[in-house]
Amino acid sequence: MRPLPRSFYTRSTLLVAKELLGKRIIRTDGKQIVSGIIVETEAYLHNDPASHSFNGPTQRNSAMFGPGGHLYVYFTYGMHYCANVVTGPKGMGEAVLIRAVEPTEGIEWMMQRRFTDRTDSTLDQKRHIALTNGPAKFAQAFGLTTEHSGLDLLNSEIIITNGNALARGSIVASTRIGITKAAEKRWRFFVKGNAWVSRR
DNA sequence: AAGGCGATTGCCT
DNA sequence: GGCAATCGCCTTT
Repeated sequence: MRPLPRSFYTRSTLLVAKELLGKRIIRTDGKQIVSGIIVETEAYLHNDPASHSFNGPTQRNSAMFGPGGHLYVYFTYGMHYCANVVTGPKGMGEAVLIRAVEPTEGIEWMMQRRFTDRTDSTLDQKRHIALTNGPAKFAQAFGLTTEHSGLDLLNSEIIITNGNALARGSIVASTRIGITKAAEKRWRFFVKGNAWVSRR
């Protein structure tokens, strides 16, 4: 599968946040391949008090100000990473947080990274969902850290391709999770009924 | 140089 | 449902 073109990403961030649902994100790292279908996203805009870019470029958020189609990964709460897709033209400072994916390939690798009790190789329904049903869980399952921030989604070990076509009416919009500023904006989008969505 | 805090998660009650 | 864990970044002295 070919990576989505640059033109996919350099459009309206709210549009890209919705259209990323159903797409496939793939990390190919040496012998490892892990992939999943994106089922939950959040948009962060340039004039958005909840966005890391709101106060302008800094060392931490610099990838957000690059051209669309790159990755922005940040570290938070002293222990978690979260991964974003940069959107819009260079200098814009907008991105889409990937909040959840449905695992499709490399589940064994995801289990190794996510679960400390690695001797327990069982994967019941609960553990299966817990692999990637949250932004930091997804980042951990895929092994994404700040070292991957700035990677080009058109030409790197991480790409996004066409995935599943979504049925009409299957996208739900809601308020974003875990923020205090601009909390009323309904800029979170998810696939209705998907088991990997972090919250209902 | 110091302090507050966060786009979260998992464990405990 | 409540809360601790844990630390880099940014703002303020």
